[in-house]
Amino acid sequence: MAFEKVDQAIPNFPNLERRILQLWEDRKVFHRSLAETKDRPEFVFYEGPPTANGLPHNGHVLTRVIKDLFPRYMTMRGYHVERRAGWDTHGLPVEVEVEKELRIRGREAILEYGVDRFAERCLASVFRYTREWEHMTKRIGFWVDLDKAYVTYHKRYVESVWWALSRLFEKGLLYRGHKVVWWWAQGGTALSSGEVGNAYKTVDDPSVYVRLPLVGEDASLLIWTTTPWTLPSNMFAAVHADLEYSYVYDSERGETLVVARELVARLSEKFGRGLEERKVVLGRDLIGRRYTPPFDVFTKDTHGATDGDDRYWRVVGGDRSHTTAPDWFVTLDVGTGIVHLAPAFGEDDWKVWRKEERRELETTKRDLKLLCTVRPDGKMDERLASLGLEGTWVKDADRPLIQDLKARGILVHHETYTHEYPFCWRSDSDPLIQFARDAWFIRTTEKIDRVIENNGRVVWAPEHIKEGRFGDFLEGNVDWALSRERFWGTPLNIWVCETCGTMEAPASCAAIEKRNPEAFSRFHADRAAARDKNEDLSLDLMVHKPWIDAVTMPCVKPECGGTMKRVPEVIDCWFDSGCMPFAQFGYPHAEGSEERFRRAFPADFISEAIDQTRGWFYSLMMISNLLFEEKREAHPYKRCIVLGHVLDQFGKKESKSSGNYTPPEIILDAVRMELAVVTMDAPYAKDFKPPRPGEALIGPEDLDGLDLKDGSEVVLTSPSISTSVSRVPAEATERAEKTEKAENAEKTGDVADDRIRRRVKLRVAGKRTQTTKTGLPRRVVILSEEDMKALALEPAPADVRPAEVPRLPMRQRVMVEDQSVPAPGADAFRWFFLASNPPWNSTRHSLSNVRALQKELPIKLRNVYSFFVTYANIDGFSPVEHEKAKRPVKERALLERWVISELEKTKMSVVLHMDAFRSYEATQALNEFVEGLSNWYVRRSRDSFWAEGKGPEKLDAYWTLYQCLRDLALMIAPFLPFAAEDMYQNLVVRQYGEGHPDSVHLRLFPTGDASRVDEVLSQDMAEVRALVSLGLQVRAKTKIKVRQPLEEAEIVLSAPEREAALSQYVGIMQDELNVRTIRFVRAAEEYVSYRVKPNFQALGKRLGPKMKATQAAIAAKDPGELQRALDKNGRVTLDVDAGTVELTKEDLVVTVEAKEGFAAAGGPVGVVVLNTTLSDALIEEGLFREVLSKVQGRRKDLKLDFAARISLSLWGLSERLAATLEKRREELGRETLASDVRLVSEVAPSDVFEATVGDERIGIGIVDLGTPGKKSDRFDAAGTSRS
RNA sequence: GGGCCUAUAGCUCAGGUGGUUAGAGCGCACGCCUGAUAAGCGUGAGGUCGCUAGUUCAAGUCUAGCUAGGCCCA
Repeated sequence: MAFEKVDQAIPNFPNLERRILQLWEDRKVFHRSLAETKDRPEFVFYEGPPTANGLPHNGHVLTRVIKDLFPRYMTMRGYHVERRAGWDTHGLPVEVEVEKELRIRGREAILEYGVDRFAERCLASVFRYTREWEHMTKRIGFWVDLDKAYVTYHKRYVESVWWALSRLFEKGLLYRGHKVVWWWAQGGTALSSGEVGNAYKTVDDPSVYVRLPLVGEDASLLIWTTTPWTLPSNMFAAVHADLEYSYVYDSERGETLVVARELVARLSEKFGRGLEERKVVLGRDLIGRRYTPPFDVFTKDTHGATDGDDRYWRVVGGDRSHTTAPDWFVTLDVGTGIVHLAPAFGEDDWKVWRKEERRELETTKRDLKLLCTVRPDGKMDERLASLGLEGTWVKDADRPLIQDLKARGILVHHETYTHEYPFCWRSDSDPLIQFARDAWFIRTTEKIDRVIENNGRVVWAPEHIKEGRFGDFLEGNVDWALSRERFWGTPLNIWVCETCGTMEAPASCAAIEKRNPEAFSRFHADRAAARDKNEDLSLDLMVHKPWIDAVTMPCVKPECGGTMKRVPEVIDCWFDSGCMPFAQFGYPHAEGSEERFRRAFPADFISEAIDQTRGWFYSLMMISNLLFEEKREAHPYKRCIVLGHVLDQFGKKESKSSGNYTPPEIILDAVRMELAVVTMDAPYAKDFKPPRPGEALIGPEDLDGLDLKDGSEVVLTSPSISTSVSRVPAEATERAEKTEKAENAEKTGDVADDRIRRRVKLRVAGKRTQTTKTGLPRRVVILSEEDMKALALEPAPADVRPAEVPRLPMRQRVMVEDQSVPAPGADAFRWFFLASNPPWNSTRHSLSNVRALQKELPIKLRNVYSFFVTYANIDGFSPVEHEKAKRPVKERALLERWVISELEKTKMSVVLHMDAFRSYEATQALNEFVEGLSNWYVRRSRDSFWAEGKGPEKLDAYWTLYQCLRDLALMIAPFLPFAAEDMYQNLVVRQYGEGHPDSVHLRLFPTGDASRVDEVLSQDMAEVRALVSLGLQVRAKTKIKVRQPLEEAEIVLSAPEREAALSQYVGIMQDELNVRTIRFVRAAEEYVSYRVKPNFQALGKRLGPKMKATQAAIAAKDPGELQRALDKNGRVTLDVDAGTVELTKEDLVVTVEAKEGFAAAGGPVGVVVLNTTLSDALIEEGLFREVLSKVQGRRKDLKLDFAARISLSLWGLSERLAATLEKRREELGRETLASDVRLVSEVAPSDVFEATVGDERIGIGIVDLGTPGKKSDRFDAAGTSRS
């Protein structure tokens, strides 16, 4: 059967890939690839769950590409690779989305709205973008079981997590403590470090220097703070025990102040007055001294608690005593060297308090209270009523507090301090404050040694993560703060007895119901009520707030008789995802889960981006080690590939807010981008000329993003429907509409699409370089008024930010699409991530970079494939019909044997690398092979494929190329699953039909046949290619076209002994260089010179310090003489440094170089010299080739059929040319398929095509006589049968 | 401020264990081929290997410091 024709124009990969997706679906290939490997050994893969409440971006594409590559590969290597998808569905981001949706903000608002309804909204919102995620996942070719996905809010999953927590509770690893968090007071929530880190702003804060009078001494400690509102909650002042502190006299104020000695000068300068040093003490001498607090709120009104209590307002040592390293927080960078501690508002401060508190409990058995004058809503509490500040927001309290300090004479200095301060990323006018909250912790530090040991067994890629980022993180481990004071999360399953305080952590709903069968009655009642209203209350909400809060049980202590209630907190959602190895099966509660867990633990392979080191990689490993302490091998994952980030073309992280990202759709589906329509009134537009109708102004980054040039034509599509406006009847517009419509119809099956389109030219407004940028910002476009009207658009605000564009009203945005070329597609995207660099490096992503990489292999391979199909169809080659004509490789010609040898080497190399998870190296091996296949094998074989008849050599060539392509289809399958499938279907399934697996992904990976590898041949051919390059270099230098035959090329080899081997290839070289003969020359000193250099690698170790002198001695000798001596004796002796050094052939490197003035070029292999003398015969031959080329070119211009016969007339021939052609009339006719040839000396009529041959103008007249006979039938069958 | 990573041609990136003309692709220039043709190919110009010291006969490669960028954490 003929092969299906392969597109020769730029292929539309997205369309092709959609066909393949359909094929996979129709044949259930993924499903079968799992079913058919059921009995094979397991290769265990864990999918790290993404959150589906945001849109997938390029970073997700990268992880999905890697996470698909190895499972596909390992499947082809004979393993069974389950791939279960998962979704991370809890946590603050989900709550925030819902808050936005409901237009409410903060804890109170949620309580008011109703936690039950809120939870339902959260559940509903979790899968808001599921469709987009599933689309991207499928589109990129990521095979993962989406139907069986584990979901972290499912009851079954939550109960698994409960089981884990219950185990930790029983082991005594859960405890209650405080945690100082970044607190968003307005929202009533703590923010994670990740959320805080990205929301720093530069602000001016007050900077105050306050004196704290020492008790019983006429001197004051001087402290500094930028948060005066924390001063009423001051508990201690910290000094560095080993630092010197000065008592300095401030004559202006008449006071003695204590500050770090090193800072005296700086402070003196700052205060603008002299500070006279009176005395110096060590920090440790100050420790334990008491001072008067800056405000007396606690001394007065907390009767009996702190009044007169000498444990408060003391000087303490400012080191982090719990760490091993003396990691002092008292520094001399800023401030005074004495640090004001308000333990409620700072982590270091809090640690000091905790240490003191523990000591107090041990020694005096008395509480050391945490002093705090701020309420969780960020407002001052009643203790500041005396200052009129009760209910004042902390930042607003700064000013009055400073006034008060000043009035009381303890404010020493006041200025403004500019620094970075975190704000809430959701509400960027709200500053965050540090705030101590109650929290539950996991005592991870107790087991950390075991975890570190286990980490040692994990294979990390890149290796440095193990000891570096991840290892360091484990070393610095602190207890895991588990609880969150939020609503939508896995509820912490600890129930506390209201009467006796006993705690219990049930591992499942069943365990709870066993104690109280009515435990879930409220949930069931609500559910029944919902059902009555024809609504559904998901069973999963049974294990969520607020229903779970209504669950009580009798105290576990029978004698108590009290009621146990759950603590209010939910848990960190990282704990959820870290439980996935067992929770994905509902282990241990679900039926059969033990067996399934046993089979799928630990994972052989996981991979996520580097930001997961402290996220999923940590939570997985920590939880696994706490639960399965007895496990001796690496767990829960044996190997982890840590991926780099995806950056934009300037090396900046892609982010939605700055708009510097290329949406994945640009690569996958169509080259288009949605822009906001602004007007010339925008401030950034004033330097530019307004667009004329049919013109659009665009910023330089967006132009780049679409990989377009200034002046490119694009199609604008208005998102609004055209019913209200009249159509623009421009012809171009209609054309655009048609193509777009057709495409959409194909994609979606829809027929009608009434959007309005217009074709315009893009004009760039501004410039962007690495350092500067001018012009229009990203994601905006300016149109002429006429075009605006035609598209029914209205202007968007000029200051619209990129991230806001998709949310603009429809009429304010427009889709800009480059319809001249299809998008690169999923294979191209995959190849880009796999072949651009090793996956742990960050990758600069852009449409143009994807296209660049695509040309390297995917397009090149497709061209070879298309070449093969074209010719195989012309000749009717079929692997089935010509099976008998298949000769063993060793009987085929050199070139065939060479390429097969390279093929087998490539298989071995790819397997070697992929088995070691080195995907980048594998892609490079494939690149190299495809390059050789296309640029050497096919190029050198073109003549054989066009040769008449079907001799054995021609069939050899077909078989060779067929084998290469078929095996390539297998090899690229994990990398380019679509292209591989396409080739496989055509080359194998279509040909052989039944009896072969009907998808490439059901095949085993080729491992290579060492017996077919011929290293000698490889080496020889590499040298031949180098010599040919040199010959072409000579032709380029002497400006003699390759088409002009030359008499002779001479080759002088650097290693003359290679002559015998290389002379097998003179045929190939003659052809390639278009010379009649090739001669190897030995004594050629007339046009080459020898160069002799030491072989440093060999000599360096032997000679050591003598190396330099030896090098000089060699250089001093005549290289020709040395060469002759070596040739004769095999060794030379040199005088070096009053001694002698004997050198053998191996110690020296001899090369030849072309001397000046010859038509020659040289490289490491040798020198190629061309004889450039042109005889009449050679010139005639050249002219003939020239004419032939022009005629063939003309055939092509006229789009004649490959096999069409013609009537050929050549006009205006000179006598010489006429004579030359006359001699070869028959050959001319044969080559150009001309049934008759007229050679005419008269000048051609004006309608005849003119061409230049040599320095003559000739006319070429061609009449198409149509395509006769068998040849054309075959071609037609191939050329037009496209289903 | 700390930890880790990165820095090689205009651009994107390769360069086990130190070894002497530092590579590839793209882009650019020039050219070739014209029966793979809205393709294919060749040649060339482009580099103080971020900077500064050091170790060594020899440093892109090893060591230290610095600078810039990224990530994670403060």
